Amino acid sequence: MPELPEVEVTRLSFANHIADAQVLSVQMGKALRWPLGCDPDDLQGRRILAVRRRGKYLLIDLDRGMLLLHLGMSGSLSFASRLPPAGVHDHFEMVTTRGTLRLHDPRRFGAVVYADSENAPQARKLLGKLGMEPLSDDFDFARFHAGLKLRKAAIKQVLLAGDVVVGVGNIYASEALFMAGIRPTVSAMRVSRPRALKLHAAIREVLARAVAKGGSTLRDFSSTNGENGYFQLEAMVYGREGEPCRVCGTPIKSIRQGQRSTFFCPQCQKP
DNA sequence: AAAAGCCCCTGGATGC
DNA sequence: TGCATCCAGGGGCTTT
Repeated sequence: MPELPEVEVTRLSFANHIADAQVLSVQMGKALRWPLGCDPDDLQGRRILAVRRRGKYLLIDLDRGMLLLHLGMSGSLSFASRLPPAGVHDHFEMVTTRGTLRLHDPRRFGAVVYADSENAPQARKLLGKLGMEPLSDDFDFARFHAGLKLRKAAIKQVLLAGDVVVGVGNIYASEALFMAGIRPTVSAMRVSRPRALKLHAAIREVLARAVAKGGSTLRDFSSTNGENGYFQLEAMVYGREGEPCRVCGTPIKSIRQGQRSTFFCPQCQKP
């Protein structure tokens, strides 16, 4: 379920609690997307320094090496001093001196991968081509616009690809394009400067608002799994095929782009 | 180099 | 009730 805001809310929910903890044990089955890449027992005794985020990856820094964790399509994390017994869809568990971190992921598109450092091949393969972080100062408009200029593909696809800007998933891509008044099928290189400017702002706004909403519901971190943030935001277009546009009343359209659905208002979003 | 498809999975909703 | 079909927040990999 996680796009950038959900991943960030998840991170905020346990990063401070797990920092400085020492790893007591790690267990991982073979069900996730890739093998861990090291002997789980080798992680025993290492100290957790921090939890960062890059795109939709969580980076758990250890005093030696790091873990890259992805929630895939259906992953969620829990962290608590005591957790209920593990179920069939719990595929990764790390017991620490400050609590246990557990990954629950029915569809198993998620991953936990060990890397010696951010420059190690395992990390570079996953992080190397990622674009700008939309919520950081790194998200420079000139670079964003220049990135779009190089791409002939549909703007929605370019946003989703994550090599210009990261973290914009299927829901927020449709929402941001609505906010900016841009038809999702328009070639990225044909998005004018003024419209690119609007889109740049819209991406920041829609993601930041979602983080704020999700974050504000945060209380008991042990129960947080990132789902809280989603539908608190009323979608303007996502999942609203046939329903009236909240701005102009025109029925929302749904199309397929690269085997994913896209929603837009044919009136408010001009080609 | 970039774009388009394929595929990895399970579970819930829908339809007959 | 039972069973088939379709769809779902991602993204790496292979093929054009």
